[in-house]
Amino acid sequence: LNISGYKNTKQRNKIIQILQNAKTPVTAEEIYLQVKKEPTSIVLSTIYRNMETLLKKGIVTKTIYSDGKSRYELTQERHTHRVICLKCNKSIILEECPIEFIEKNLEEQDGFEILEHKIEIYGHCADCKTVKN
Amino acid sequence: LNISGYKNTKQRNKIIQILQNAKTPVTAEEIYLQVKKEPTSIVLSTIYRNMETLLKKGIVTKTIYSDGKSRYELTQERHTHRVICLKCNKSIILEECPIEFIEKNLEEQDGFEILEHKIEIYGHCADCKTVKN
DNA sequence: TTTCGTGCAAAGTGTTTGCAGGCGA
DNA sequence: TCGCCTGCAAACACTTTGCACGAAA
Repeated sequence: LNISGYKNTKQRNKIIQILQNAKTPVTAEEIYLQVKKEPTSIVLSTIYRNMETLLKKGIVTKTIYSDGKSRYELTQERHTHRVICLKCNKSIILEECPIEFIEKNLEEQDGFEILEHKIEIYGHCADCKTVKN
Repeated sequence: LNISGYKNTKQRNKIIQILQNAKTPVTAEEIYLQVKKEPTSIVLSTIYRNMETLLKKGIVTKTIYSDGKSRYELTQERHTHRVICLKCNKSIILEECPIEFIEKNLEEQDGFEILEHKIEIYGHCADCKTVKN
């Protein structure tokens, strides 16, 4: 999992382990709180720096949610899209990717070179739908 | 344009005017810089507060871009999707909206209530494609 | 040993808030 | 007049950076 010139530290491995267990993208702070209890605590700046490193290596993917916080997840084999609950931020993975239809036109007609795309659908998940406020 | 219990100030009108002339969503700071030169200067906090007010009224729409900054635009009649250049942040409006296909499944199978969705496609526009770095 | 990684503290950046005075209705 | 709106300054929240020490290769 961890090759290519970078070092293999406790902190880095712990972070990757947390990302592996996460069912949904997590914030730096969520990672921080999760290790805080354990003897192996990690400082926030270390988490951010590792995220940057892992981003460069393509191991993690970063998305800024509508609350303004960056969330990180392990990069998926096939790129995915998520449906995100506005209340609890839980997410569902979308199987379909409708972008392919659009890409061709965009590249041919507008000369736009597509590098990445994000689909974010917001709403209330089944759990939160019933909760008031 | 401006009814419903709120007051009609120079600052607010100026902001709306700037949004009307903008071809692309703008940041609070961009608005600030644009009025700074003129005799009618507006402070950043006023811009943010007005954005919040206009958001509540549904007059403007806010999107957080991948640089972490919020950008504002007048709410479009029909909801739109944009293709955003990673270098200059210029954007192209997408005519198609492929989400309808997905929505039905999501609501029926997962019980997810969809409230909004964003499609953001990032890449390099025709201008920036040729520029190095 | 050399280099990269970490902790700690401080600084940055974008955004929000408290307060007193001012303008619009 | 009354209440919302503004400017100014300070506070916030998330993220980044500088520096010296510590750990991995």
